[in-house]
Amino acid sequence: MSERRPTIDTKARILDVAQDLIQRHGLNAMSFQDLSDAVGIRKASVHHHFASKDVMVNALLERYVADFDKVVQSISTSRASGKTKLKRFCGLFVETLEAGKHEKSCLCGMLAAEMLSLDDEGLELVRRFMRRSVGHIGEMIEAGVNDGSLAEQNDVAGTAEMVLSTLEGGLLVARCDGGPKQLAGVVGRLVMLLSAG
Amino acid sequence: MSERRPTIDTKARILDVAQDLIQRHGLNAMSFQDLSDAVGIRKASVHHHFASKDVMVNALLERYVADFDKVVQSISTSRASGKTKLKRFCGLFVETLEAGKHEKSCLCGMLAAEMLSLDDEGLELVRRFMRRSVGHIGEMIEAGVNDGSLAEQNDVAGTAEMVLSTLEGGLLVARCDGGPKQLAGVVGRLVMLLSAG
DNA sequence: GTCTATAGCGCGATAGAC
DNA sequence: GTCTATCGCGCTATAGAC
Repeated sequence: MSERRPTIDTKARILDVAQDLIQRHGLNAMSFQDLSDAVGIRKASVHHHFASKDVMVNALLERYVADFDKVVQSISTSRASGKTKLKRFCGLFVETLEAGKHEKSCLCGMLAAEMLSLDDEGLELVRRFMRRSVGHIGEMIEAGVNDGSLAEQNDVAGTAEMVLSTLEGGLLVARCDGGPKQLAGVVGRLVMLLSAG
Repeated sequence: MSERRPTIDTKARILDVAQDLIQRHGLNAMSFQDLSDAVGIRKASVHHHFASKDVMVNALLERYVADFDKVVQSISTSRASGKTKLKRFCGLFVETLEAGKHEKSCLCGMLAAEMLSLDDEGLELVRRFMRRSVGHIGEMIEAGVNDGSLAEQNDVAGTAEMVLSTLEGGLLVARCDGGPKQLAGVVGRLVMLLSAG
């Protein structure tokens, strides 16, 4: 493996901590003081990297949407069936709930709930995540229809919106009560309903 | 109708405003100052009715869960088919998104996102809402299976969890991007997938 | 039950030294 | 790039008069 630098990029470390805190506590329950405590620098140093909270969360959203896109691309371009791709996509949501990941929510799901606390740019980025996710899901469903693993759909985009809704809501509900096993069950049932045969 | 009192119960008016603010902005974006401004009394007077924010939100949750139960009972005890009951239940979620209702979210959906900001009692009340909702949905699905309007389900409780997830997530996603028409479409598709035939 | 006044704290943000 | 120090504000909550 590559040599490890003694200190990795501070900006990235701040975003890492911010993402974790927002996914668990929400944007309005997270402060620059929390960031500075977790990263190990002073509050003013956080402000050196991100002039304001809006700037910080928008940078985080840019990174998150780009990262998510990359992961989804690796699923989309695999040789698996459409149904398997859809299952893997859903698995990304189930994973965040697992114990080792601190029972986190979806970053954009959390920020969608707190959307009135975002500026215009942040809101647009959350909307972009939603639209891209619906697009990705729609492509996987079409692949599944074509390879025979999923049932015919008269409105693929509408079905994709339903799948994203179930994933975001499943995360929200199961994190509060039910846990990862419940979410896995919900996802399994959803995929079953969309399956061929 | 009954005579109107010049000033209705202040406690109830505070809860009305709190519910509206939390459904739109979230718990952590709402302050006692916001409440006092909207109700037209001073901040200290709000504290006279509710000693702390936790006490206030828990009282709100008690009222909300009870109100929701009443509305659901009126749906459950009607002579409609199970499918129609389920549609009406889903309609409660679609309604909150409509323009006249200020594009609100579900109170317990919002508080589920911010669950780490609740005390033990508040968290338990949100969980109670989720469990009761799953219970209500399950009863409607069973009614629908028995009267032939909905398809047979091998795990009614699991399906009910999926329906609640889709409703909560549909509200979250559509409020952020898509609007009430998208949510209505998602709900229609969900009911269609569960229908007989 | 509502008010004025204030305590005590944490927040986002800035200035300026090193 | 990190630090100390501070500003100005809003927050939850309380004390005590009317």
